[in-house]
Amino acid sequence: MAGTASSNGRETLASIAYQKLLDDIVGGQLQPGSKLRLHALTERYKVGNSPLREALNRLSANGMVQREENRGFRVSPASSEELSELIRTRCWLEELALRESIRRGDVVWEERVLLAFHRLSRKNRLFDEQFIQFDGTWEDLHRAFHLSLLSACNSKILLDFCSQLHEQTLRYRNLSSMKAYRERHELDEHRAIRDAVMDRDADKAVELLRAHYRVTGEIVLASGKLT
Amino acid sequence: MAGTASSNGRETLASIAYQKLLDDIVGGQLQPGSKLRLHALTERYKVGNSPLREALNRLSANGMVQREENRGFRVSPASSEELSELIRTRCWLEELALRESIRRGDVVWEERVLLAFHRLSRKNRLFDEQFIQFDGTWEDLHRAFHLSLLSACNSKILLDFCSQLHEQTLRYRNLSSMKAYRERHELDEHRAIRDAVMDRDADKAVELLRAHYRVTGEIVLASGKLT
DNA sequence: CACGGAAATAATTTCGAAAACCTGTCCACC
DNA sequence: GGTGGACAGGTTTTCGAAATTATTTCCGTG
Repeated sequence: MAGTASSNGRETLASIAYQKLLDDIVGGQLQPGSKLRLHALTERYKVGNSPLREALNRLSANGMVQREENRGFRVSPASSEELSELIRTRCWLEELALRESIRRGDVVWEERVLLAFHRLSRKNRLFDEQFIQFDGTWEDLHRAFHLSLLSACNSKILLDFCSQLHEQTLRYRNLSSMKAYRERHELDEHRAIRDAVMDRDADKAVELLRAHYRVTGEIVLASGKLT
Repeated sequence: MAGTASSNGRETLASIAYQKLLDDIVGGQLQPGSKLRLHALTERYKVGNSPLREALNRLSANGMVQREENRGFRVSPASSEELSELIRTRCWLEELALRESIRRGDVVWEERVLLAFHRLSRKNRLFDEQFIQFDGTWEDLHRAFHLSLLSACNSKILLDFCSQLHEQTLRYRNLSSMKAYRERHELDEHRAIRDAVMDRDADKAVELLRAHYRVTGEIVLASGKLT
């Protein structure tokens, strides 16, 4: 995700806690708005007080948890208003990044996109054939594909922002359980986006991408699990 | 800045440290790339180990400091490449937010812009008349003016991103000492932007805003204090 | 019965020191 | 002369407990 973390030698407890917390928040194991009591978390993740607090402070800085002075932390609440705002903003920023990528992307970029799509689709087929569940790996490949599309925009900062928005919307998707839809249609949508990108058809690619996000958003909204 | 901090009762030591650190990094008292040794900082800010670490972790999540596992923190380095990227990205995002604000802003928004400009220009005149230095207050009013322009974009997320970029570029401006230029021209530029905005002339407002940022960037680049 | 305030409880925040880690130095050895 | 491995000093990271702050409970009063 965003932030700056050069993973050098051994990983630090704070970073482990950060990753686990992020996974559990994005994965929906920790409900939106729920209180994050330090003592409970130390037992849950088997890490001490200090590393946990450091992890929570990092998360509070990129909006995954809220912090109230002297009252601790809670998972950021989820609302349909925020989801709308999230999708709207994501469409804006990714349109920007995608147009810029298409405009200045080179052959290496094209190959990155192609490869990322290939890996994702291969994983998809495995699901179809073997009826195994979507797991973390699929999400990683999915994220990698979407970021590859934008990766030639020549602004790491913008990419980080898009990455943050991806993570936030992923949380909403996981809150509603929309796995069924994804198995059915998402692969086709991704392929269409890839094709438009490879054709350097910016208008079409942007339109497909925006539709991709809008549809996803509406399904989540329609699931009725948000206030 | 970004992040989520409901300031409720008494302020926490970690938040105080966060604010002071941010001020010193943005203000240039802490040199880009310099190592942030815990012991030195505890003496400098008169706070203990833990609150300091929490502050640093927050700052690492929004890019003001870098973190290397088991090797501590350092102020994010500053380079002309990053400044270019910063300005480029800022132009993109603020164009977006400004166009959206002009499109959907209501009367209340117009009044916010007008008021913010008034306060800023009043402060400017005080400087001219009394030869006192730019201080923190001016920066606050300046930030408030720029954010007011974008404040009707209907996306708090986008506003937070713009706010982050503002802070980052402010650091670069403070690294080079470009006070002279600002006293001379910036007020006129701000007035022109305000007028274009009040006329709802999006193209003109965007062009002025982008020029405003580009010129500022070039002055900083020309100051030759970056690698 | 509602209201307000003091004590008790529970949570967060902070401190001081121990543990783990990185870095450079010195010396034996090839 | 160069290499590598143990050692020493300094730094970061983590722990356990103390200090501080919020929350609940309980009781007397209006």
